[in-house]
Amino acid sequence: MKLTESTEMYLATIMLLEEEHESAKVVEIADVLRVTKPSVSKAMKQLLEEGYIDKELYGHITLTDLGRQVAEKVVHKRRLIISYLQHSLGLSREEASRNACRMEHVISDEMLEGIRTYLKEQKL
Amino acid sequence: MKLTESTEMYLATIMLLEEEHESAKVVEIADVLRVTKPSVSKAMKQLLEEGYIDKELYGHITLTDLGRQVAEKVVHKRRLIISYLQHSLGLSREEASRNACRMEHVISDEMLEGIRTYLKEQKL
DNA sequence: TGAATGTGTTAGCTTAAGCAAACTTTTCAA
DNA sequence: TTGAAAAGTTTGCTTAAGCTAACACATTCA
Repeated sequence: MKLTESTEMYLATIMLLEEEHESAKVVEIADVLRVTKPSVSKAMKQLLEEGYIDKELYGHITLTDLGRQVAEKVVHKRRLIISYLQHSLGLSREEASRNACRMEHVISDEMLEGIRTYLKEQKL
Repeated sequence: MKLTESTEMYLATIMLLEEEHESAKVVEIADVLRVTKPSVSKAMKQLLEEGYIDKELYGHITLTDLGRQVAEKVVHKRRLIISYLQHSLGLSREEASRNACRMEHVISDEMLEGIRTYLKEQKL
């Protein structure tokens, strides 16, 4: 319900890990986000309570429909931003990625719309 | 020393208020940043201790050289981002501003460099 | 199979940032 | 000049997010 920045990061990360092997593990998430396992564990507890993920004690993590819905949105936004930064500024994919991961939590819907049309115009 | 996001916001705001009338007041800052007076008061105490501002109890607020240095950088960054968003995405000044105020704390030096050259190329 | 390694969890602490309530100081206008 | 309104402060609480230390469970390979 809250959709804080860190919530979005966790959900997006889980989704990307799911794309690799159908579920995510605490260590993997910790590794990607560069936080400790306890931090992830705690966060997962919340996401579980709030209905964003499925998981049993010591079990693997998958997104619920709700969680997937949110993650989808974040990851999509991220990808648009990455393209935008690559093409308008000529940043490398990595640099664009790094910045997109932080910008995605912060830009307005209107700006996102702007990016969408920008990319459309450059036929991308 | 820390240069957190909120520190940057306070310093930039103080600088902009100084540009209007040589010093800033707690209420003004609270008003611009949409936080309460106690929040500002507390923050000012820290900024004072850390040497970013000059101020005596119940007195007006001005930036020290150190504080100005930081604020300068933030505001400059903000202005570059505003231009970039206006020209690359066609956002209104207000919308560009809103987004820039959040992006400024989050983009890399490399991206800022990208923006600089982008603006140079469009001769702005 | 069972000891070592790896993975997950819990408990409790820390920090940053905000808020409301209550108070003090300052300012201004009658 | 004085007293009400405005401005600033202090105190103490809340929340989010991380961390470490210590422990529990799981996996795996010798």
